[in-house]
Amino acid sequence: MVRPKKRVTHQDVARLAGVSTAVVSYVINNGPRPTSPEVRERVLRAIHELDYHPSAFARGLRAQRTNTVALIVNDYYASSVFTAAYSATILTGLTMRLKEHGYYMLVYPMLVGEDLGAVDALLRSGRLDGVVVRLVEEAPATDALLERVAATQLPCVCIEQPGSPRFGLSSIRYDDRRGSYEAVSHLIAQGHRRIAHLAGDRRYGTAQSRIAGYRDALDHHGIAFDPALVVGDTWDAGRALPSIRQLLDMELPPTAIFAANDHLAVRVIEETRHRGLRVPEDVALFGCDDIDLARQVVPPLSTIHIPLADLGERAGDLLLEQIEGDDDLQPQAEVMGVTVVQRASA
Amino acid sequence: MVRPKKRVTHQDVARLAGVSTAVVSYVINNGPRPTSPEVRERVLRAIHELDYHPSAFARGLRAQRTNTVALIVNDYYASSVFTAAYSATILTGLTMRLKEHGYYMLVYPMLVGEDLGAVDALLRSGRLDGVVVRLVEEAPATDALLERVAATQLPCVCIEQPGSPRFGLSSIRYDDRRGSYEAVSHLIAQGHRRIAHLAGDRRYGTAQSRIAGYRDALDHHGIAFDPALVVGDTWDAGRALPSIRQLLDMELPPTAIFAANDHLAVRVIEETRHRGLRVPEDVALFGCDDIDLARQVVPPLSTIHIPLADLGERAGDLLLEQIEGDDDLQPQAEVMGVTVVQRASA
DNA sequence: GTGAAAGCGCTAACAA
DNA sequence: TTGTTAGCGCTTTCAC
Repeated sequence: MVRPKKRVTHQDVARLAGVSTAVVSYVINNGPRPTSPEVRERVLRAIHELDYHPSAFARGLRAQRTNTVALIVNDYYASSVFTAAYSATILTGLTMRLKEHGYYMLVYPMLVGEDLGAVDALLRSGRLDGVVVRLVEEAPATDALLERVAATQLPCVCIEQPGSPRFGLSSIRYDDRRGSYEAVSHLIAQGHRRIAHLAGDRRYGTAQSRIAGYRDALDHHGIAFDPALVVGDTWDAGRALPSIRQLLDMELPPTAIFAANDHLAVRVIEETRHRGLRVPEDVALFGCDDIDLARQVVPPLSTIHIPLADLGERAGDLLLEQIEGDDDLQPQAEVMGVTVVQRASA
Repeated sequence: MVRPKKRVTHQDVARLAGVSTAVVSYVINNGPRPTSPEVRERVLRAIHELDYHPSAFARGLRAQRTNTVALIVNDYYASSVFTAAYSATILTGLTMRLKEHGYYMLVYPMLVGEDLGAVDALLRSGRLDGVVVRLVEEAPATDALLERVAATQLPCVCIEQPGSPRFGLSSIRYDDRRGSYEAVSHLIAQGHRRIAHLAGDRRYGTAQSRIAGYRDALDHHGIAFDPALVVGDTWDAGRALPSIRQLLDMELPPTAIFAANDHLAVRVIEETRHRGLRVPEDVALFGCDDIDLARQVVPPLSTIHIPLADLGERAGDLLLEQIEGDDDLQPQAEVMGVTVVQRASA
């Protein structure tokens, strides 16, 4: 590559302004030492005139600050790393918050089981001020990755799953289990006793929490758990049909279904329609996530609202606190509440 | 922040291996000069033993290579920067491809109308080897941004919209207009004459292309264009209901609707259901984008398949060619084909 | 309030 | 084939 343009440097600015390079630095960084307003003005003018932009790398090398944060997105499928409403919304919240504070976001997709050498190289390359790790699973499956992160001593926030406490990392997640508990309790309050759960991919901590919340609700209301009523093992509505059929074909079909996400719930609506069943009269339906579509289908879907964008922003805040704040900050483990949204499907 | 661990450097490796720092560099970079296998082995062992990881910034500062590429995502709404299936899928394809080649992805959301100072600082900070710009609009609205990009001389690929030719930047997009033309032609072939278009947000080049393709098809088949049949100005199905009603409430309603994206089309299905209309008997329906949901709704949606992930990957390839390839590379302007997918809704 | 200069960790030109 | 060293552009300590 030809990159003919010569870089404008500190030196050039200093020369034009008739000051030393130190002063240029003081002006740019507002410190660490004061400058006279008059000199300051001269420097600023020179910067403007030369259209000077500091080199991030020279700066980072010297000052050990990079203004860059990585989001490491662990997932089982490359295709869902960013596309799940999930990751995308969190990414948006996080990126926007960090941008406000002058940080750049580097995204790093990481498939489960992938060799850790590459991510290690990133973590240890000195190009990051901090890192947000999205975990798909609970400990101990994610320990190997977190071990690497912890070893770097970089500020870190885990999202979705807390990660093993032994690493002492901050985390932020939402209360999935509680949300599921409430959704199912809601169905029970409506008189349902035979309630099925259409589960997500059970390798994900999220799927497990939703199953756990479902069971909590049954237990709490004295309803016997029937393993036959928990079916499915995918987040992908395109592959859920066999499980849905399994449920609707039962001799004694469930009167209500709690689906692990809204896409699955919508798929159920489509299949009931196919069969001439009515929602909620023949089958009541609860989704989870509160995606846009939930509001738009007929009947509008009762679901659980998860504050994903807030979660991203809050993760950003926690990380910034660590990066810019006190040394002796204790790791936080925040849990955000979720809200049951009742619409017409249950 | 305390970051107590002292960094392991080149020097340490050289010392332990009993060689000079130059040799360490040659080994790491496989050049530019040869090393004896024996020395090489010693160095590698020292690197491993010390768990040495080069500093990206020192390296970048010296070698003027950063292994980082930015994706600048221009959009009107913060909320849709990454969440639209669109951006997310392209992002995935692009990121994966670049990762394969050892490049990191920095994402930079940029709202339309936002001050260009910040993005300029990024572009000129020397932390990027190249940049992919996602344009929501055609020239000249995007010229100000592209002007900045072009001024940096950085390798660049524009996606979705070509950008003004005067900047000589490569671009890659898909043939939106052609796809729309074919979808509408398809409806015409089925005998429809009164065909409506539910348009997306017309500030986006994509919405404009889809309208243009719609008109092309009418023109080509000698059907008079009726402005009353083009309604809507949003991608957001949650806000499209008034436009949909406007169409269905017409005295002489359209017999077919071509929606600017699948979400809108699904919204139409839901509204027809509400009114007891049948799809496709009472209203035929064509979507656009071929999202997962299109296959799952009842009836399955006829739509236009857009190779978004491929587009992301191809953008990555084009960029890599520029970064690593010849100096006198001519700017490319690629257009990817799209495919009409006929299902049951039309 | 300001200048001179050391040095962050690396690559590659120059010497051998 | 290898060692020595200049210097990438910046921040900050030391000296004034």
